[in-house]
Amino acid sequence: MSKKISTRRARTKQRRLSPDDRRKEFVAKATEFFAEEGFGGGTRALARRLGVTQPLLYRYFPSKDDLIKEVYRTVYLEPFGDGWEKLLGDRTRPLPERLKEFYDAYTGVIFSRKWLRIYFYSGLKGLEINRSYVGIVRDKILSRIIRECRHAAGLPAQSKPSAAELEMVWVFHSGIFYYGVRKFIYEAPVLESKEQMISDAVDAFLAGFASVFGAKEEARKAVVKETV
Amino acid sequence: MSKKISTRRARTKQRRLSPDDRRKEFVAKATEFFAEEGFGGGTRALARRLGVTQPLLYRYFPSKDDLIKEVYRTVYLEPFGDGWEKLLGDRTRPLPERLKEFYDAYTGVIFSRKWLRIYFYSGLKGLEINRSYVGIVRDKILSRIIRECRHAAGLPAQSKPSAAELEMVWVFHSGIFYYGVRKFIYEAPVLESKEQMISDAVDAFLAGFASVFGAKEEARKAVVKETV
DNA sequence: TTAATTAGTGATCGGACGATAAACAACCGT
DNA sequence: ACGGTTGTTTATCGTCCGATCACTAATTAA
Repeated sequence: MSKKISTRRARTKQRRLSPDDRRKEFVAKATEFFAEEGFGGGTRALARRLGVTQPLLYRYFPSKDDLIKEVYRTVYLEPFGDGWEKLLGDRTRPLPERLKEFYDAYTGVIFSRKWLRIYFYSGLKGLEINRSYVGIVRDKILSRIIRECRHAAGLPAQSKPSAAELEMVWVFHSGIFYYGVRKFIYEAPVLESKEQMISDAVDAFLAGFASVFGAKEEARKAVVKETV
Repeated sequence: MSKKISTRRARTKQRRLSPDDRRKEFVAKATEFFAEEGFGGGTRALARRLGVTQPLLYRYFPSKDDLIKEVYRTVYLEPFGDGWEKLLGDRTRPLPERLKEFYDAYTGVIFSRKWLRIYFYSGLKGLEINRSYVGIVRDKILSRIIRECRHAAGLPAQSKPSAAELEMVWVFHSGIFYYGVRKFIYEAPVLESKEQMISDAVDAFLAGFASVFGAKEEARKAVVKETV
């Protein structure tokens, strides 16, 4: 049980990976481990899963907290490329198509047991990185979606989305997001076809957005202004 | 620091509550404690917050786990009255009004830091009680909403909602739910008026539901059946 | 081959944890 | 006033945790 043959370099009796690869392997496996056990999981259990002894972790990471910070980094920084903003803003294609393609891609990255659990564990800790992630989603994705919706609905372009618009897009976005939560965290039965879920959600959202903000929006805004 | 005057029975120097009240007080305070610290929080810190010593907890609860189970029960069983089903099904009132009133009431119960955090901590543990809660929401609330939507849209009544309908209502429901998560767990800025958020979400949902399932639904169902 | 360097292990420390037992203090019926 | 009952504390046990140190084994450079 204590002797394992090396995965690579099979000729030597003892395994020996390059320091950098070893580090990355540790972080990757630690991510899976903490996703399952939570960040209260012990370093001994983690080391056992890595096939090494516990003190070795402290050669690669000064403390458990530092290891956890690296886990955060890999999880949170993994998904965001800049391709998504361009995709959403490509007005040569119809908006429903862009939204569906974006959410197919976005959920393809974040809909996994690992990602979602780490996300919630860190969220419950109230970590800075979690809040900044929420801010990025709002500024890079949701604001862009609103701009495109306004354009598609023939509404005048505004630099800043209104709070009500932003909230509505949050509700839409969160609804899709929670499909993954139900599937991978609650392990509840969900509609088999993620694509259909997204497609329906996008269609319903666009119809709803037009219905709420299309005609009466200007009137309501005026009313709100009067009351202030 | 170790001597506190009794909250009731002020004439005696030492506090002494009835055993049942004491128990309830412990469970209530423990709920707040675990909501903040997670269930990994220590019994010593909990006892300190209660103003008693740690072994006393073990006179009222056989183990920490039993205490936690009582916390679950109070949190999960607190909200559900049967008034909500009746409210949703009251066809003498317009559906948007019913939905808005229901979600105002429902979120009035679950939108608190305490409730939401306990909910997610137990969800991440994969507890039975959490899954059964999700099942209750689906069967008692979402199914009912679908029935009312079908009726309001003039669609034929069906005994069971389709998977796609159910999913769409889940997305709607989750969108509203996540408003509370953003506010109380991420502590992110949200639209000040919860009522407006709900109102917009309901209006958008109903417009979207009609648009997706209103006219073309029968046609799409036929297509799906052909491909199966 | 050998010396220096690096990767990995065994043993262990102080502290926090859940839980228990025995001593003590407050209450109640008599 | 008193003795039994019950609520509460003090002291402690065994275990697990994060972290450190001294040591061995593997690798590299000369």
